[in-house]
Amino acid sequence: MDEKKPPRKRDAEVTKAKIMRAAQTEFAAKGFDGARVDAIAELADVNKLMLYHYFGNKDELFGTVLEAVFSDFRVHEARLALDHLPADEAILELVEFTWRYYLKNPDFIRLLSNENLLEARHLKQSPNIGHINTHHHKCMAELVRRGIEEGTVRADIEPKRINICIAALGFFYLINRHSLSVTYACNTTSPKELKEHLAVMKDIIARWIRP
Amino acid sequence: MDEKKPPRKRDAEVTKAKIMRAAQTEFAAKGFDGARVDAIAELADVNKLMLYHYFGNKDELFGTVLEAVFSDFRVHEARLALDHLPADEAILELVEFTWRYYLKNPDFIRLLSNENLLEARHLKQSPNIGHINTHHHKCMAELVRRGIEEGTVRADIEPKRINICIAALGFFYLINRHSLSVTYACNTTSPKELKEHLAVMKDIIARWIRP
DNA sequence: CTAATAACTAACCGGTTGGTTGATTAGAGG
DNA sequence: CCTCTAATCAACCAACCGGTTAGTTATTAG
Repeated sequence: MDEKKPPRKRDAEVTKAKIMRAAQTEFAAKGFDGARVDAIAELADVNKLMLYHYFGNKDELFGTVLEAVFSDFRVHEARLALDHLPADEAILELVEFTWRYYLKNPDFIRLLSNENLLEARHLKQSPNIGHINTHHHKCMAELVRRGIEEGTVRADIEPKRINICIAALGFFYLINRHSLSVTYACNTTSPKELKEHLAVMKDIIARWIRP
Repeated sequence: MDEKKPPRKRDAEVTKAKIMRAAQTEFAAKGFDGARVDAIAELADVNKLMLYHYFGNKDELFGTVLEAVFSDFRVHEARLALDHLPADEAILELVEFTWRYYLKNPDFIRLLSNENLLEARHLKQSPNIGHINTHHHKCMAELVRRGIEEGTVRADIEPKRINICIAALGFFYLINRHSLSVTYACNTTSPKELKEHLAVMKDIIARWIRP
């Protein structure tokens, strides 16, 4: 797997990677039904057949992209060094990480939002999705356990719900910022508003988990 | 406007209503790009041209449906009798109302989620959207004002943010329940889980707004 | 009754879409 | 140098899709 890689004009891995990148961009921008296979091929600078050759069809390509993007999120989350922090502070650190990741990776929330409108039909077929999330589950469970021990976290909240609510507060704000801007006649995407929303999220979670 | 209505075989209002209902169903089920104009016409049991005759094109039809659905949400919200409740309890009543409305009207959250993936391009063109939301804004502003007076609500939270976070906690959970079920290997839509999430939302908001 | 108009219809159109065919070529192993 | 396989391509296709044309019928005002 790790042998020498002489530069090849025909390189399956490079072609696959180009298709994945182009597909991520197109799917995130236009949604599954709005995305055009021809547009992906052109953006990837690859013949359209390559896309069917390596990924089967439009659905499988979407599923592969989604899994990759989801996995990347969890990989970054797993890299956080939370052990040296008090558990309650570590949870707030997770709030901040999640928020920053969403902000830096707008494709992620758009692809996931799209997938949910499709009732997660691609994720449901992914055999890796369980493994991708194992650390995510263990991490919060351990933080809550330690937080109870340290006396800074309530014992009557399921770890799962903390994860969901952290995601909810950040994800909803960013994915719906366009209609929020219209509804509340403000610029939800200005640095000031973004900063304030992060502060609000941390405040909400902090007060919620406190015993 | 309110003259006698003899039963007509050709009735513009009935036809428009049939198209609106069919369009709401199709757009909510398939999304804007996934929805088919022919399917809407067939579901409405109406010739396709009627749809272009009364609504212009697919985009305008979507915009009209979205505005109607959004308006209905605000109309129901405005009907709540909150004046006789203490302000903090009234806010929790709003949490419960929002949750129940989302649950009863799955089309609403799907259409709105779709619209946001389209960057709210239809809502941005609606001249009525401001008027539709006026009561919504005034209602929470008044509750917070009264809550501060009654000593049950913090003075350092903008009313707008309470509305946004109430929406966030409920909307995210329901619209993303399919990927949440996969991620957390549970049935997010079971009556038990739904009931527990409502309790969690109320707990979160209650602790957040308390001085 | 009649003319004007609003409600409605069938058939059609040009461009697009996901997916395929059949052939060509570069590179690795022997 | 030769062969076999995997990588690549141009051209193509049938179904579909949003939107239109040209014309018919019901309703009603006068």
